[in-house]
Amino acid sequence: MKFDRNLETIENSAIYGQLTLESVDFFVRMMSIMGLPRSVGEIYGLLYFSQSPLSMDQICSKLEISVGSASQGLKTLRSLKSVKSVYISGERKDYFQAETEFRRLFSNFIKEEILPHLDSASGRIESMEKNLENLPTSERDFLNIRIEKLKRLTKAGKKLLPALAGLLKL
Amino acid sequence: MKFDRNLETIENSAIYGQLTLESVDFFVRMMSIMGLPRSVGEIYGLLYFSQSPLSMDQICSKLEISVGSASQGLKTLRSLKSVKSVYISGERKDYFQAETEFRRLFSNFIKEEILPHLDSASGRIESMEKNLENLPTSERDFLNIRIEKLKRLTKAGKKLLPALAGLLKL
DNA sequence: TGCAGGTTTCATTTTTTTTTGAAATGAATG
DNA sequence: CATTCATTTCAAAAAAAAATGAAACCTGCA
Repeated sequence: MKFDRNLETIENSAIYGQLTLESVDFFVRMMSIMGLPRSVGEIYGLLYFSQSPLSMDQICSKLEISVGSASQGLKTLRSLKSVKSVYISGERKDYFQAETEFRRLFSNFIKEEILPHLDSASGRIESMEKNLENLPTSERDFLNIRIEKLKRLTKAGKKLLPALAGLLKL
Repeated sequence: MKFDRNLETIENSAIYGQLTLESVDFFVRMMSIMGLPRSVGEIYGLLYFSQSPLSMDQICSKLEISVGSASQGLKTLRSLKSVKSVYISGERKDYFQAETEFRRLFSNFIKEEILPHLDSASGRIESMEKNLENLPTSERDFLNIRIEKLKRLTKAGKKLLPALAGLLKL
């Protein structure tokens, strides 16, 4: 995996402190573990260490990413509730600020990106059980045990994962 | 995301039950959430519902994947301790069997794929703190709070994630 | 030691994901 | 209500990840 695409350019743009650079890198890695594109990590990393809210064009120019990426990335971050819009009087643009409660970020991530998969998994397991009926008894026991295991796994996942974010006492 | 690349072909190969088909799909999804390539999910899904251990060429032909993929996928699965080799007397090939304790799979996954990132994150945070010293006091307080948050996050991650697998009582 | 079956490696190709940028859409302002 | 600035969308391009398959590499055996 590559995490340092534009770092040099950003640095040279001289708007940036080393700190923002490291923040961007930090969150690019983190988001990448969560399967989110690097632009999302970049934007969050930038906002995380910014005292004042930033507009989309500021984000684009500081990170040297396209408007499309910025718009898309902000959309993702908004859906995870990890960025909020700030309205600045007399300004037409939207300004964005990082929501720094990681707990919320993770809980939304789990809710949006993981639980739907677990739900569809449940459906798939049900359909496995239906198939089982057509199979010779000799194999049934073995297969049943395996299916039961899958059931317990998805059930545990559905319980454990949402609880996980709650354990984050930061 | 696409999860159904070869399903039709596999089905038509008529070696397969619907059940294996669904197992493959189940684990392809699961592994994909964990950021692992589909071949890994396919192989595990195949082995999970197989009563007898399978050799690499059986895996290749049943899933219609290349030897390279199979070898690579099995390597990954071995490193996660979710597949074990079985030696069959008089046979030169290796045979593989699914290790069905998910707890181990997850705990190895966390240990191998997540914790290293958290460790490198700690390094990055230290370097942030060094940078802080060169910045005007006016900004220090704000930045310090943010850095502290990151510290707590990584610390919590290092504690919580390894504990997570332990909670899986299946 | 040389051979044969089996596995791994890795350069290349294919597939998938992400980014780009221009056009479409939206929204505030005069 | 037309204009202008801002944002979103989406087809095409670029980048990244995964799969392929042939060559290299083992490893046991004659």
